[in-house]
Amino acid sequence: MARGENRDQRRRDIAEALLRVAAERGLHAATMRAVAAEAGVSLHLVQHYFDTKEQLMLYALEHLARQMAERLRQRFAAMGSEPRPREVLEAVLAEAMPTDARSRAFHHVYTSYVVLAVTEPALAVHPALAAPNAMRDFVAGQLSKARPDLDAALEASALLAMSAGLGASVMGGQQSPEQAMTVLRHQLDRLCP
Amino acid sequence: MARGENRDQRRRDIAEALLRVAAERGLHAATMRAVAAEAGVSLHLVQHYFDTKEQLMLYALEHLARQMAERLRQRFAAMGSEPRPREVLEAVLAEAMPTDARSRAFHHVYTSYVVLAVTEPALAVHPALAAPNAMRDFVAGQLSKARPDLDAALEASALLAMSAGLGASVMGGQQSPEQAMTVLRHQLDRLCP
DNA sequence: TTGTATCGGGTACATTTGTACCAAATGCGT
DNA sequence: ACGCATTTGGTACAAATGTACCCGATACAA
Repeated sequence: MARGENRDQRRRDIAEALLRVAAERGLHAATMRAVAAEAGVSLHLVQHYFDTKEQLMLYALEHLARQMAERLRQRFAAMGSEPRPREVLEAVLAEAMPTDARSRAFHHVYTSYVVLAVTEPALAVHPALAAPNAMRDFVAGQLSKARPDLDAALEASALLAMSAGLGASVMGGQQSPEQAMTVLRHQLDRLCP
Repeated sequence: MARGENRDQRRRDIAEALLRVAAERGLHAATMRAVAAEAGVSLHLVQHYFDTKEQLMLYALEHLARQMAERLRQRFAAMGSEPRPREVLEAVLAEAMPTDARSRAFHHVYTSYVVLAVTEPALAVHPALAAPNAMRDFVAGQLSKARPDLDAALEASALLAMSAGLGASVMGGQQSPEQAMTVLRHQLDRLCP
C-alpha cells in the first residue's frame, strides 16, 4: 500500500474537517478535539498527522487556497478557448462572491485567517494570504487587454477592492448576492463596454 | 460624589482597555484578566462592572461605534457650514481608511467583531454592525445632491464597498494608505467631477 | 518467525478561562 | 463614633485546551 498517499489524504481529510468547523462555529471553535470529532477520528490521530496546532492551521489555510484555485480553474475550463476579458472578469469576481453555502464558508474562514494574521506573524507571511496580489495582476492583465487606454493596475485594485467589500457586505447580510453582483456588473460595464 | 458618573466612566475605561488589547493582540486575547491588567484594575472589578463577558464585549462594541461617530462628527465640524458633497465624501471615506495606528486599531477590532458576528447571534443583531447601512444612505444622499442623474444608491454601495475593500487590503499590507486613497479618489473623480 | 517502524486509541497533566465566593477598606448618613 | 452600603481585592473552582505519554495492532523486512 502506498502509505505516503494515504497519509496525504488523511491530512487533507483533517484539514477539511477544520475548515468545516471553522465555517460553522468560527475559527476559534476549531480546537484539536472539535476537529478530531468532526473528522471522525481520535484526538491522538490529529496530533499524529500534525505535530502542533499551528501546523494544522497552516496546512488548512493552504488547503483552502488549493480549493479556491481549483474552483477558479473549473470556471476557466468551462469557458471557451479564447474568452472575452469581460467574461473572464465577471467569472472571477462572481467566484469571489459568497452566493451559496460553500462560498459563504470560504469567505468566513478566509476572513478569519486574515484577521488572525494581523496579530500572528506566522500566518502573516503565509503565501496564501498574498493571493489578492496575484489576482490583482491577473485582473489588470485582462483589463489592459480589453481597454489599453486606462490605468489597468489602478482599475484592477478598485475592482478587486469593490468585490471584496461587496462580499463582506453580503456576508454581513446588508445586501443580497444579486444586489452585490448588480453593483459589480455596473462597475464592469463602465470598464468593459 | 456623583457615583453614577463615576460608574459610567469606569465602564468606559474598561471597555477602552478591551479595545486596546483586542487591537494589539487580537479579540481572542481580550480575556477578562487581560482586560483587567490593561485597565490597571483587578479581575473582580471587571466582573463587578460587567456581570458577564458577553456584556463587556457588547458594551465595548458600542463604545467603538461611539468613538467612530465622534471622529466623524469632528471631521464634519472641521468643514465649512455648506461643504461640497465631494468634500464630504472624501472626508467620510478617508476616515474609513486605516492610515494611522488609531484607525488601524479600529479596523482590526471592528473586523474582528464582524467575523465573530457570523457565528454569534447575540452580536449579529447589534445595531453597531448596521452602521454601514446608515453610511450608505448618507453617501447616497450626498451623491444625489452632486449628481442627480445617476443611481445614487447603487453608486453609494459601490463606493462604500470599494472603501471597505481598500481598507482591508491596507490592513493586509498589500498596498499603502496613499495608494488606496489614490484609487478611491479616482473613483470619486468619476462620480463628482 | 521475529523484529521494527508506522498507524491507531486512550489517558494524564499543566495552563488558561469564565465565574463565584469571601474578606478588607472606604465613603456616607446618623 | 457607629453602622451600612458600595467598592476593591484575593482566592477558589469547574470546564476546556494543547501537548505528552503509554499501550495495542498491523504490515513489511530479515
